[in-house]
Amino acid sequence: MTAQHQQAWAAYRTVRLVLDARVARDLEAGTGLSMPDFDVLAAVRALADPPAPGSWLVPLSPTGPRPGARTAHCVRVAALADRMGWSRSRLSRQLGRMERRSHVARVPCELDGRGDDVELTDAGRRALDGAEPVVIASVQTHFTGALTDAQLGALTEICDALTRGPEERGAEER
Amino acid sequence: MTAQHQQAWAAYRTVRLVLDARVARDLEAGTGLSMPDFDVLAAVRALADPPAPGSWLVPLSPTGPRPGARTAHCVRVAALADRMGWSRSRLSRQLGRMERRSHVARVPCELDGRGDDVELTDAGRRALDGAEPVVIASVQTHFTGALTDAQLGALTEICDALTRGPEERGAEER
DNA sequence: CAAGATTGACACTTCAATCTTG
DNA sequence: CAAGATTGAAGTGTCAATCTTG
Repeated sequence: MTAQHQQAWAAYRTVRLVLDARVARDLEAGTGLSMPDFDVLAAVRALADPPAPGSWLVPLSPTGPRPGARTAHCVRVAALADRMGWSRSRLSRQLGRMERRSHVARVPCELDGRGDDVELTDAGRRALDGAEPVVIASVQTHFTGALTDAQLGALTEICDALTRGPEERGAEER
Repeated sequence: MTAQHQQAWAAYRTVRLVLDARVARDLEAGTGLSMPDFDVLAAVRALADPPAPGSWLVPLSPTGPRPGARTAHCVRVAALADRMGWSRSRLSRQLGRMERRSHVARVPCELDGRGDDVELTDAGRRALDGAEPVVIASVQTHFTGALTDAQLGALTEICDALTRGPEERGAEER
């Protein structure tokens, strides 16, 4: 491992340490929401009511929408977890906390009695609407505002390559 | 916020989600250590016995070593926390868990009775020695191996710019 | 009082085990 | 039995309060 490689890894780890904390801090201070709260709110709305492609503010699992997702109006917990790249357990617990705060509701799914659908409550929708500009401003301040457009393009490419992972890199071999 | 900016943010958030999980998984499977375990072991050794400059495998807080660090042979908890960019509380709890597993020991500091020094136990040293090659291999697989040298250089620059943050970007204005 | 460090309460996350329905 | 989802136990992390020593 060359010094350059070590340096890159350390730089990545450091940014991961500080950048998320800054945005989470802005969000928490401005709205009382945590990042996981915001991610779930945004993902539920996006799945229930698909936006223009490419306009997700939240992390997107490399796996596309799952086969049986039945994305229209019926947001299954597993579909949501898969789309977000979260474990079911993680999402289940997060939904529990958010249900206590009345930001989401779980209603029994009519098409499959084994589980529930997730819905935004009115309070959840309001919280999301209020949080979006805060997140956008914070990302602008701490992320996009710190980089040139060229750097943003390069970073996107780099992140995509890393996300793809070693398995999917067989042939292209660098 | 342009589509390009949103895309970059989403790509970053996704990579943060999957990359750390992959390395943590390799480390856990190969050694039974968690990433925080490894980070603390490596940071304690690095502070107690400073290595060649630039060869930190663990995240490095932008703040340099603190004034009263007394880095030689006497690793104060606060100095360790500052150097790692961790809160004292976080480090205190992590040290508690690692002390239970006998990877570190807290001994009362002779020069200042208010606190303890942290030391690696023999088991801790062995664990660190065993873990280092595992981490290096994993980073090679999931990180450096996925990128060209040019990309690694660009990424380092980008991360450094992000870490610096908006406060320290006053004059250079882009 | 100020600094070093820990603790209580709570939020977040994972793994394996569990319960329920198809 | 297989899939959807939750839960128990333990690790991880934060904030504010606390305790102790300088």
